[in-house]
Amino acid sequence: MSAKVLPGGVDDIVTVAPEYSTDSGADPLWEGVEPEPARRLLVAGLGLFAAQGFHGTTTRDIAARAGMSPAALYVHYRTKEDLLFRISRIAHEAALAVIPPESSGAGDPAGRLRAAVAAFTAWHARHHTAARVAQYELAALEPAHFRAVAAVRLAIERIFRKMIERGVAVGKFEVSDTPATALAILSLAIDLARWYQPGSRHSPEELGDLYAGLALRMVRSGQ
Amino acid sequence: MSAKVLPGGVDDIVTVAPEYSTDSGADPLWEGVEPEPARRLLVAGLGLFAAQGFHGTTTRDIAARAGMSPAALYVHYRTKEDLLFRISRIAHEAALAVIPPESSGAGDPAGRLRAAVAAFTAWHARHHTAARVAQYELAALEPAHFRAVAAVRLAIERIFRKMIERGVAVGKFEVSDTPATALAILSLAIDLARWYQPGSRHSPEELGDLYAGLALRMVRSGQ
DNA sequence: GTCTATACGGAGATAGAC
DNA sequence: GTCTATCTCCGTATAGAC
Repeated sequence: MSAKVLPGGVDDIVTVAPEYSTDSGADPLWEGVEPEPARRLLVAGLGLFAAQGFHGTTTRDIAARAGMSPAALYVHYRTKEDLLFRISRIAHEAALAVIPPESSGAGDPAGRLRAAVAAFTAWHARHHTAARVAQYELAALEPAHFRAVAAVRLAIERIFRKMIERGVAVGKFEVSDTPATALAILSLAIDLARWYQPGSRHSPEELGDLYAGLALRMVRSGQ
Repeated sequence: MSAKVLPGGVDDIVTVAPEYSTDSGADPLWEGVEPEPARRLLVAGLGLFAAQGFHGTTTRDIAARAGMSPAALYVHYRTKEDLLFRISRIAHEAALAVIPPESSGAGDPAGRLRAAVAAFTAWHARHHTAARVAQYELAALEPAHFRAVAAVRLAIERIFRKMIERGVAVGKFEVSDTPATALAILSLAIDLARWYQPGSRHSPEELGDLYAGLALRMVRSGQ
């Protein structure tokens, strides 16, 4: 639970402890995972994958944390990798879904970028455990599963790039390199999965507002 | 070598492929690792840890890639974790060393921040393989080893925070939250370890300049 | 310092009873 | 659907010859 932090100011993050604090017992994110034992296994795997990585986690660990025997996992999932894939796909789709659609009223490029960055950032903080698995365990997915989540990742990337392109096109943003700036803004949010812990100084919403402000500065929008 | 990218524009990163391209055969970063077989093992481990993670890599993999028998590893390293620690420590210390010292002439806060971000970013792109292991395999370090690298991480974090504090103190920067802004700037560079590939559109130096510009905008410095 | 051979435990996954 | 028991292979690490 507690982050391993060196003696230092309370502001020192020291950027990720060996033990990783997990959340999400009854996260609505996993509501759709049925039946309940399957969900329990998934949430157990989620926490362990986030803390120790996919390869650092055994099926026995997962089953034990879910309060079941090792064999029970294979009733609900074909393989350990299949369990990872379910987590990764749900997380990716949820992260995509949280971005306000283009048609969401905000015709103003700055307003739209602000809303998107705030929402995407807050999601990554709130769901830092799921985000961590989604972002850092891609290499453990088998090829077909990787392709499925890569499609979602590409969609996210394009949405942010388009948002910046629009702002540039109408003269509201001023950037030297649109794709690179889009990636940089994504990096801000995604990197939360690496360092964010529930005990952090800011709530997910505060971080969303904060990073939205930084993103607007990056595209040199006064708003 | 080639990133697994979905059909799409050439700009699409799709953010990290299952196969991770490694670099560093004769990287000066590892010059100090002696004797030569120890270095070969270390570089082999580096590439595999970056691609598959520490737990996804076997000592047999490492030895084979170094052209040696599995037992040879234990002549040069106490354990597999010890090999990881050597990599992580060297990488952390090199990343710290690349940041221009406070006394480096640039009395101007904006100039100093620009130089630091450019150097730190370029380092993370150029040494993306080592950076990846350093950033994402911390949880595999045993406690004493973790503490050793955490001390370096803390030093880096403080340097960036101090730089921003100075600029704010003399009225050159305008930020709403100094520690959070420092972390955000670090995130830009660190996240390169996740997505950067040698085939990327920009050289490490170009990315350094680009991100330095973004960082200055984040602290609202015109320069 | 490097090898071959191997000890020993742990890993993913399955069989078959209840 | 869950369990206990187990198969089989693989992983880290060591022994001992050269």
